[in-house]
This record gives sequence, structure tokens and C-alpha cells, in this order.
Amino acid sequence: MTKSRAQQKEITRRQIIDAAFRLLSLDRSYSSLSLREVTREAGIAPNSFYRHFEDMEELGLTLVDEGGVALRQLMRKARQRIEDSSSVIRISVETFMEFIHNSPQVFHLLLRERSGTSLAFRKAVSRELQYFIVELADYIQHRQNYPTEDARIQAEAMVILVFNAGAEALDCKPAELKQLTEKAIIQLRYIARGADALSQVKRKVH
Amino acid sequence: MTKSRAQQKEITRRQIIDAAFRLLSLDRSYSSLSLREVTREAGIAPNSFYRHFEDMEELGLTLVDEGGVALRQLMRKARQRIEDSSSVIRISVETFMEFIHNSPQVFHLLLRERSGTSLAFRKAVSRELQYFIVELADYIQHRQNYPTEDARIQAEAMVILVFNAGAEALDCKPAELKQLTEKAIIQLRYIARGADALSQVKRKVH
DNA sequence: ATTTAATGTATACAACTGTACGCTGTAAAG
DNA sequence: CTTTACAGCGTACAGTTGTATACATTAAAT
Repeated sequence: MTKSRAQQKEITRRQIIDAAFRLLSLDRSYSSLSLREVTREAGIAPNSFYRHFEDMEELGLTLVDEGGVALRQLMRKARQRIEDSSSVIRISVETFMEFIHNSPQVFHLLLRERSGTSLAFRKAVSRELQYFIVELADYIQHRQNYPTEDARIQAEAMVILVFNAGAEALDCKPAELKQLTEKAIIQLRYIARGADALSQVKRKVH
Repeated sequence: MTKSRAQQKEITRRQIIDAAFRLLSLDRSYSSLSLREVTREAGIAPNSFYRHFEDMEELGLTLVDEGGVALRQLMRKARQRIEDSSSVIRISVETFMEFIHNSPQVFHLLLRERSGTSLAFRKAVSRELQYFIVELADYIQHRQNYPTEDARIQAEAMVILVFNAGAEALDCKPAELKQLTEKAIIQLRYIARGADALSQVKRKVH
């Protein structure tokens, strides 16, 4: 049986996406990739690219999307692990650091395009981050019943700090990785504790 | 009197540096600039570039350096302002946000090259950040006499969060800027308060 | 069975890049 | 005054880029 047209197209599309991910590394950002480079890596003719994406931008947004999905899947597993453990913070941070270790390309993409030159990219990455922030804020609010706004501000700080620890992890030796994780955990505990203390003050005043 | 040779060279060098800064914007990162583009903006011949810098990388490192100097100068002014005020955190964050507003190009550069493709750039930006972190850690340690390590972790979290607020500020409407500043201030207070609480626990245990 | 439509290719081109080479003018050194 | 050294320019070249156009193949629609 020969492949259907749609199937074959999907295969080629995947080749392009995978090729692009493969090309990302410590010293290669998405914006530094050329269309031809991607098609070369994918093993197709330059013009064939246009049969699947209008732009390098469109491909990039697809990558961000896929990266986001992968990240969310992993963090869902983290939540399962949390149920067996005492420390939410520790499990979450460690899971995230594992993700970065296992698929650094995805994190490279998100990290760099978060402050990149394309507004569409920035928005896309921001959306992925918001996903985590909202979820974490819900968790916090549900657990400690803070005001919504406070929970969100707290969640945001936490996500940013974990993200930052990930960024540092990319450049550091594997030996220092553990230390980096511990640092992030301490930082999140500062925030959790501080938010706790300050929200109690608030309630007394009211 | 005609200009001395060294003087004229310095002038041209400045033209290159200024041109590069001028070209940086929301949708133009340093790594996306070409050598020819910079020389065009500077009003010199492409080859003249080499009389002053070996590389675009060398120019870029110079820009990071200059940006760092400008930033440090401003924060020194902030410290003067602090003496007249009660809130260290508020003054520092507001001063930083003003800096970003006044010279966004410098911040763009630091923000993007912090996670860019050049190791030298990343190290250079990291050095600038360390400068703030160490200084802030000293301040914290002196004021609350924390353990050195704890103060550093706390300072790092603070600097990261302020830097992040700056990143968000670049993309937001001027009206939301105030709100962003307040958010960062709250986040830093969480950290300050949390670190306080946790270090007291530590002392009791010892 | 014939036509249609779409995936993929090869060729081509103009734009842009970094930089090598050689020249000019002139400040500085002798 | 003569010589040297060097900032700056013009030309040139090979390499890369995005993409327009035309064409081949073949699954799907008629």
C-alpha cells in the first residue's frame, strides 16, 4: 500500500520541524537559522518549505507550540509525583530541571524567543508561561486562600525564578546542576514564606 | 588647529558605537545586525570598521561594557536617593524602570545577549548582573547580618525579578508601566520577608 | 479513463553579506 | 624636509540568502 497524499505531507512536515529543533543549540538560536539551512537538514529542496509553512516565522510559532505541549505534559507528570511527596516546590523545580536537561533545544527556543525580535514569538512564549502561572496561582489560592491577585503575583515570581534557574543550567557544568536546583528551591521558599507573612499582615489590618 | 590623529580615531569609534546602539530596538537585536549595516548607519565605509574592531563580537562586548557602566552610574544615584527615603526596594526598582524607559536599547542588549548565542556575550552580561547581585547581597548582609550565602541567594532572586519586570516593561503600554513596577516591588518584598522568616528559623535550630 | 490539484524539484536571480587588496591623504616620527 | 604609519575609501569577489518560475510526478477527483 502506498502512502496517502496527506500522510506523506505530514511526514515531510515533521521532517522540517524535527530538523529545526535539531539545529537549535547553545550557539544557534532560531532567529539565526535560515530557511535553506532547515531544508538542508530536513533533506528537502528549499522551495518545498513553502508547501508547509509560509514563513520561517510560522515554523517558529509551530515549534514554540510543540515545545509548550511537551513542557506541559511533563509538568502534569510532576503533579502526579507531588501526591506522593511532601514538597511541592522541590518536585516541581526538579521536574523542570530534568526537562531542560532532557530536551535543551525546546528550552533554548522558549528562553530566547521570550525576549526575541518577533512580537508574535514573544506573545506565544508568554502564553506558555501564563499557562504555568495561572495553574500555580490556582494551586496557591486553593491551598492558602489568598486574594487572587496576590496569588498570581506570587506564582509569577516563582515561574520566573525557575525559568531563570533553567537558563543558568544551560551554561553550567553538570556537577553544578544540583546546586543550581537547590538555589531555586530556596528562592521559591522565600517567596512562599514571604507571601504568607505579608498576607497575614493584610488580614489583620482589614 | 586640526584634530590629532588619536582624537579623530576616537570620534569615529564613537560613531560606530553610537550607530550600533541606535540600530537596536524592539525588533532588532544585536545579533541580527550586520557589519555593513552598522557602518552605513555610522556613515563610514564597511572596511573602516576593521580599523576599530576586529569583529562584530568585539564591538558587541564593548556595547555591553558601556551599557553596564551607564546602568551602574544610574544605580549609584539611586543609592543617594535612598538615604532620603524609607523604602530601599521601591527606590531601587523605580530607578531601574526609569533607566529602561530612558535607554531601552541598552536594556535590550543586556536582556537578549544574556541568553544569546555567544558565550562571551553571556559571560559579559552575567558579569554586569553579578555586580548588582554582590552589591545588593552586601547591603542585605550588612543590614540584617544573614549568612553570606543566604544573602547572595536572596539578592540574586531580587535582581532577576527586577530584570524580568524590565523585560515586560519593554512590551507593555506606558499606562501599565506603573502597575508593573508595583508588582515587582511586591515580589521583592515577598523575598525580603520570606528570607527574614526563614533565617530566623535557622538561628533557632542552631 | 481523463482531468485536476498538489507535493516536490531544479534552475535562476537579485540582494546582501564579510572581507581581501590596493590606493590616498595626512598626522606623526625621523 | 623626508619618511613612515595608519585611518579611511573604492573595488572586487565568493558565498549565502529568500523566493519567483517552470516543470515532473502522482494521488485524488471527475
